[in-house]
Amino acid sequence: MTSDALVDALVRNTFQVVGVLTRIGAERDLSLTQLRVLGILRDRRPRMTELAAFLGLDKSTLSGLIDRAERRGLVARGKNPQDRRVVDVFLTPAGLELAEQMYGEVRHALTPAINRLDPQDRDQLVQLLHAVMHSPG
Amino acid sequence: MTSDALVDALVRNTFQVVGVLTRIGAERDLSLTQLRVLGILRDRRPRMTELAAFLGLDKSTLSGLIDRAERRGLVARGKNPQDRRVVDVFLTPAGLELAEQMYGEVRHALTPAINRLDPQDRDQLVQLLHAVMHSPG
DNA sequence: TATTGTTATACTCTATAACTATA
DNA sequence: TATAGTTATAGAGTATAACAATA
Repeated sequence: MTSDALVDALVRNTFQVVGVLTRIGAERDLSLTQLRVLGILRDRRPRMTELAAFLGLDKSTLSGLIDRAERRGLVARGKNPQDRRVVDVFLTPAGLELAEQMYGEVRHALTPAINRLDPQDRDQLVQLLHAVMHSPG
Repeated sequence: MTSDALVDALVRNTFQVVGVLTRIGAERDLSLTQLRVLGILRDRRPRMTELAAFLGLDKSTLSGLIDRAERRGLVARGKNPQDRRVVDVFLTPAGLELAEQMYGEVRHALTPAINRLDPQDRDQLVQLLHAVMHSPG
């Protein structure tokens, strides 16, 4: 069945990219989760609960993650003036710089793979991934 | 640039599929790594070092992973007659059944996404993923 | 009362270093 | 000596339950 081959390809592709992301994170002592946190915060300033939900993690897990990232000066906690229970999270300048740098390395690491496709195929792949990945299971 | 859009799509796709795999594993108290171990052992009987290298993990990490999976009756260690230092790893019948079951759930979970593509596009996507993912950075 | 976030606890995942057994 | 694997240790990631502060 074609759909089985596609599932296999998606899963294999996933572990391949996870490998690249993990390696690039590890070079800076960052886990895949921390790498993802930095990536998300590049253009957002969510509250703790929002970020936990987005990552699919418990809020207590996020407290620990943000504690450690804050201790390293990569993120900061801010008060929310509308609701004093809420804690907003955002990148420090150092965190933003690190995030941009690492995502540059991700692009660099994936470039050889991407260059195996001609421009038409790249566009096609982007379109197909968008089609497949919008609101999945 | 097109390649940036493709990198973004690949990374987003990766976290999406990781989310599906993590959820399906968690329903059986299996981490993403354990899920992957079971997936790999479906059709292989590697030695500890080979499996560690394939996963990109230290051999000591693998000892712990296999300890816990063995304690749950999912995998077993076997002696290697050629070299008595070597430990081979393989699935138990229970482990094989669980692995097949979970990978069935993965296919099921990804089916709605896949069904958003017509058969031609599915084939196309499989081909493009294969082209991109062979021996990446 | 309900929600937001933290803390305490326990377990898994992970790497490094030191070790045992075999080659 | 070198290689295969385990163990000891330490730290990060994770969820559950109990908690404090605010709504």
